Amino acid sequence: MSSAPPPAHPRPGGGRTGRPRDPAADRAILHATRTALVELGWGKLTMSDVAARAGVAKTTLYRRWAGKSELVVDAVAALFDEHLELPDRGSLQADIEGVVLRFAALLERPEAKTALMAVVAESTRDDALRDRIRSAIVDRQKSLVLLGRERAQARGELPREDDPEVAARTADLIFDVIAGAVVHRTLVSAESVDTEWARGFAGMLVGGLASVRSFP
Amino acid sequence: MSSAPPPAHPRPGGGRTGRPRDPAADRAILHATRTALVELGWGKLTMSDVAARAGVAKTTLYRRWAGKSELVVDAVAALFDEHLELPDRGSLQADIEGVVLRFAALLERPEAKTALMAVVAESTRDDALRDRIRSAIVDRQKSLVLLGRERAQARGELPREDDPEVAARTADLIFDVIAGAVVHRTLVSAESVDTEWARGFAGMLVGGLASVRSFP
DNA sequence: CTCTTACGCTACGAGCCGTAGCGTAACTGG
DNA sequence: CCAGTTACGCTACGGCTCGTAGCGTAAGAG
Repeated sequence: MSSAPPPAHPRPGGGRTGRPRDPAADRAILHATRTALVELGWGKLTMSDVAARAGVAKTTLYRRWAGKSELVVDAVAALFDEHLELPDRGSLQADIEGVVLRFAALLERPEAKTALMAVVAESTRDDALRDRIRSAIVDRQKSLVLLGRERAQARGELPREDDPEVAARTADLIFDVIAGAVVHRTLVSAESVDTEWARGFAGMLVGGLASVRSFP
Repeated sequence: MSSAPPPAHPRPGGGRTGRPRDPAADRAILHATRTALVELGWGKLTMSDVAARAGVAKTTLYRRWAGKSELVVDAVAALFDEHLELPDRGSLQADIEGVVLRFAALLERPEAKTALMAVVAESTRDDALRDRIRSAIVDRQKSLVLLGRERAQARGELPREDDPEVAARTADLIFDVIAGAVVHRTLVSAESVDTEWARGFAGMLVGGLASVRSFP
């Protein structure tokens, strides 16, 4: 929950003795990581380079993060913390359009573009990394879906669900559809998500939700 | 179009003189690449290792492919050629369910799982690689969407489009929604695409298409 | 038989990885 | 003020991969 990046190797003893870690170093390292991602991309980013950019010894990097993947996850997670929210635009359709455009704007950033898919790819063989991505990035996105549904229910645009399990499954489905479509459009099809696309997508999704409601 | 992997450095002169390349080596290399992907994953796969597995000198690898990314794209593209098709199940909804399940089965394979996202990530900074992915993988998937629409139009489930530009935009949208949702569900949410999910997704998509049709 | 290209092999400089060892700095509790 | 504990910077290291060069040989075309 704290937006401060959690150290990979948390403080051993519960006691808080000894020299404390320099918080400025964390900030410098994460900033240097994003800069390096922009300039070099995931593939050519190296721990040595990040350390040099941050004005920090390489050993300090390894004391806080287990490796490149963990470091990059924390670096891009900070972007999501800053730029991802759900503005209330008055209708479900407009809310979806809004969040789609914001998410797309995030993915257009070269840091996020090159890093997100790479760490996800890495996470297919690393459960700890998958958990880190989930808690640092994915869960925060998913909460926007839940918030959007709640607003739509308050407006009467969507029915209140009775079965919590069905509700959860539906929310997961919507989340995968929204996030998946935006990511695929941006990174695989490599075309921009403009207002026109967002409107068409949101219209289709709202229509689909309405039809599912009428055919249970 | 030819399912044979195109060499990265095509034959220089139009003339076909000199010793011809060994086609068996291509097959051995691509097979070794898939095996290495299964055992090591993208991150730990090395050109040296692939060469050793294929019983081929490392230099031969570099004579045919510019690097790891290009090699892996060709290796997984072969999987798509073999296992991706659109069975005619009699209705638009059933067709979508079918292609979703097939695509998901492909993504469950460890070779594809670890490789696809990685090469897409790499392609964000490499236009040539992006084109290679597009022609070897993405365009073939997209053609299934066009085929599915044609069948649905023949059945009368979807209207024939007048404006070809609108038709193309809609097809692109559908493609990003389908492929994106399946990829996101499988790789990011890391949950399996079973028949139940496929039914729910296809139902929502068909409903959305219907609603778009009625509100132009 | 010559020309051309592919192949295997060896060797190489370069770069990064991740860790160990050391001396020093900062903060805590007695 | 002083020991105990932890963080930091620095240096150095073995191990690995990269991508290329150079050589001798193999397999086709004319």
